[in-house]
Amino acid sequence: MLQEERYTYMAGVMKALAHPTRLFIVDELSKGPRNVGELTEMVGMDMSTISRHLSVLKQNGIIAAKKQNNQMIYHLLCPCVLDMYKCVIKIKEQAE
Amino acid sequence: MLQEERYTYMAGVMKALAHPTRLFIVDELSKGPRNVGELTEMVGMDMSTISRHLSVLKQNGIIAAKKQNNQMIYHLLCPCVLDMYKCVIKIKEQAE
DNA sequence: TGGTTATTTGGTCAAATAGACAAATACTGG
DNA sequence: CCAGTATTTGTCTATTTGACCAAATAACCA
Repeated sequence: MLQEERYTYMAGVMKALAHPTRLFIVDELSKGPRNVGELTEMVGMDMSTISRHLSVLKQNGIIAAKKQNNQMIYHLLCPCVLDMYKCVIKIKEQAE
Repeated sequence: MLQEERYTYMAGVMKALAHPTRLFIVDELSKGPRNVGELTEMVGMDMSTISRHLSVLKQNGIIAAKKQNNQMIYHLLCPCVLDMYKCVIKIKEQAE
């Protein structure tokens, strides 16, 4: 199993995306920047939970944040993530 | 958070891919069909562990298997999975 | 400075995951 | 049918994850 390190890194990025709430956040950020409060309200969970999800996405290079006054504004870094969705849809179609 | 079911399904597929060993298996199957023993040898883990990983990939519509004599031959269903890798590489570049 | 709002972090708990080994199952060939 | 090979499944253990609440931190405004 060569290039093991590479697979581990890639798995980390995939894992960061592999959660319904985080997928929603990515989808939402693809429409434009949002702050933590906005996302929290949309998801309907504790703000600390959303903050942790955002942290996971940020650590894996999927999103980034800017501080604006006392708010954190998150934005999507790499819109190509959305292309992954298309592949997943294909897989779903094939699975049926 | 509309379409919650859709996000959960997609997260399941992503999660199936979000493991170094399973990424390796997908990569290997993209080169051609393999049986469990071959994959086990390449990965260097217990065969039961590999079998479980294959099961996860199969359940999520990523791979499929055919029985040939007393062997199970696994093959990749949707090569578009490999395109995801490209996006992950982009993310990696951006994260640095 | 003190109060208010926005966000993150620490602690805890239950559930999910990944690994190993042993046992069960399925198929082949004598 | 029996032995051998290939694969899957049951069980156990250790680790990770995701959720909540409460407390800490940061930035604004009066």
